[in-house]
Amino acid sequence: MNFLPAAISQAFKALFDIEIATEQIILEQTKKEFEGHFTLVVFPFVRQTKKSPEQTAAVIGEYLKNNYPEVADFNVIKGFLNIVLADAFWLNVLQNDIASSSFGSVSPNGKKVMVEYSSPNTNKPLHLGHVRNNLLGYAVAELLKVNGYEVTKANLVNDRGIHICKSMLAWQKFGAGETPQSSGLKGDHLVGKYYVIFDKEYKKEIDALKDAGKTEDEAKKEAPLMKEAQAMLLKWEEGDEAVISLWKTMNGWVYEGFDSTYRKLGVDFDKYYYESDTYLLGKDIVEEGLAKGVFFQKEDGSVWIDLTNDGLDEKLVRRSDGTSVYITQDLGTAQLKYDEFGVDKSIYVVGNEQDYHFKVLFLILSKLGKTWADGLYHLSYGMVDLPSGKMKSREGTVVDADDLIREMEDTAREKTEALGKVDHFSEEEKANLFYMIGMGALKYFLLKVEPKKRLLFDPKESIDFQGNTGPFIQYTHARIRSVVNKANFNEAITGFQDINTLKETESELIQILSRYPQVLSVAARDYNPAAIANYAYELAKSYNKFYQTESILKVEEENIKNFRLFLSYHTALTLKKAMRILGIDVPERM
RNA sequence: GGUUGCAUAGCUCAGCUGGAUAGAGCAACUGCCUUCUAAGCAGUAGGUCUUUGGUUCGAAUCCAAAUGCGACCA
Repeated sequence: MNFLPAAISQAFKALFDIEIATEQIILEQTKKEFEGHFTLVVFPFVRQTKKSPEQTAAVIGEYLKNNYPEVADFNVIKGFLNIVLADAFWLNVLQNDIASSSFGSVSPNGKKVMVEYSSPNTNKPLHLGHVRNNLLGYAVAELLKVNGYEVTKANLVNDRGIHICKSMLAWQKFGAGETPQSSGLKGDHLVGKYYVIFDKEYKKEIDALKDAGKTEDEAKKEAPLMKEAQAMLLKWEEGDEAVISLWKTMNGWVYEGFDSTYRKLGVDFDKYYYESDTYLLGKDIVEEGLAKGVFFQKEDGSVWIDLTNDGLDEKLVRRSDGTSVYITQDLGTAQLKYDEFGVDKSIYVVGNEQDYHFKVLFLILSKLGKTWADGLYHLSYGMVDLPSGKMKSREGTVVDADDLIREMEDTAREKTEALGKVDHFSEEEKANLFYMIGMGALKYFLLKVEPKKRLLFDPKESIDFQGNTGPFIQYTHARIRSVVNKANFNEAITGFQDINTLKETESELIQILSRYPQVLSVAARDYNPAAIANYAYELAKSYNKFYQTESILKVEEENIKNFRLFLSYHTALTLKKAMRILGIDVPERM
């Protein structure tokens, strides 16, 4: 779309007889204080041009102006060449690029990518940390889709292990047959409740044992409840019918609960993996590693890999009793994913507390000679902290996902009704709108921050609805749609060919619109949905400025009116597309 | 102890591969709704980009060290 790098390369050749590849010519947005659209910093080239920065910039500017009609003017300040493009150029960009049906998506690149996210434990309900994970995973998957990838969203459910047995045991002992139906509790919350009860009772036993003279460690090991839970896990692994049946029942409750939360969050999955199916995987990889001499065996029979040359430690991959460790099944699952889907890239959306784990995992696969190991990527994100510090489910300081969603809807209702603009909406319309706005606020709040940064959430200060927020962008969309609908505008109206000058707010808006494809590709490269969020905000802000300065429906000249409607229409469309990547819907009215 | 991430306005955050006088929002203060949706717009005020050194024509950005916060490994 932008002809400038090639033109400038041509200028260097014609004026100084030097070859500079177009890729080396980097143009920046001209800063607001200066006149111009793009800026070429000439410092890097003055050694070759053998002229001062000012002179170099001046002759290039002159050359461009004389040879390219799109270049309307230029100015030089120190070593900065500011290039002013003609209004006709921007109009052309709007009509040919921005208005094309393919704007904002890339044609398929034939590459497959798997995004694994969410990956919950089935012993307690989802909390705010999971919400960040889910939204991030979903957004990254959507981001890769519009960038031409074939995406499979996967969820690896941790549905077995001692923690599940704790819930099961507590329910058996203290549950008195309680079910989601009998208690009215959502399934995942019901199971979570018994996980907490286990912990409470377990602590009592520990205290009792300590009073009887045991040390803390001894007490933890010898507490009857813990012993029972471990016995239960063994029975589970042996396939004991009663245990398996209880496990199935309670997991069923949890999945019903999760599904409802996922639906509310608007996230989905193409493929589920369950650890109860995959926990034995990876054993053959251990054998493979031994055969290849990548792993080694210690005297007690345990199997290790030595990563000390890579700045890491020795890592256990199989215990001396022949059982697997956590990373063993991850090795196996990675292989399984590749075998099943033949993915070029595999992205793990997992919190940064597992940075080390994934480093080790990827390194082992690479040492085993798996060619696909290069395509593995750990999308590591920071924890969500409260003002009081880390969320701890045992201390009851977690922000529950379902509560949070409900609160967001309530807040959206309050704020919207206070403005009095939706009184004539039907109840159903209102409910949809409050949900859309509440979730818009929440999702934008969590996604506008770069993933690797930790996030502070203060439950006392509710999430904003003004300024750099989801509702602001939703509002801008609704505002545009209102105008466009009022004018019965349709896409085919382009009767403004005779327009040749633009207002400043108009050309600024077109410029920002024209950057969208580049924003998409950078965001995808960095796996960073925050870049999309910040772009959408910038676009909405720019539109509001335009909206406030120029009138649209009231202008008498039909061609200007049509042009402004056309511009408005495509702004709304781009806002909608960008927000959709973040999983945020935008309303027609609000 | 080792490894690793982060540090920008009172608060929450942008700042693309080094470029001009470091930008937004919230909070505070001033204006703008008989005109297309004021969840908006315009403006005022708010900064030693944690510190020190280095690389360079040029550093919030790259390198090194220190400090603080977090995570992981032991």
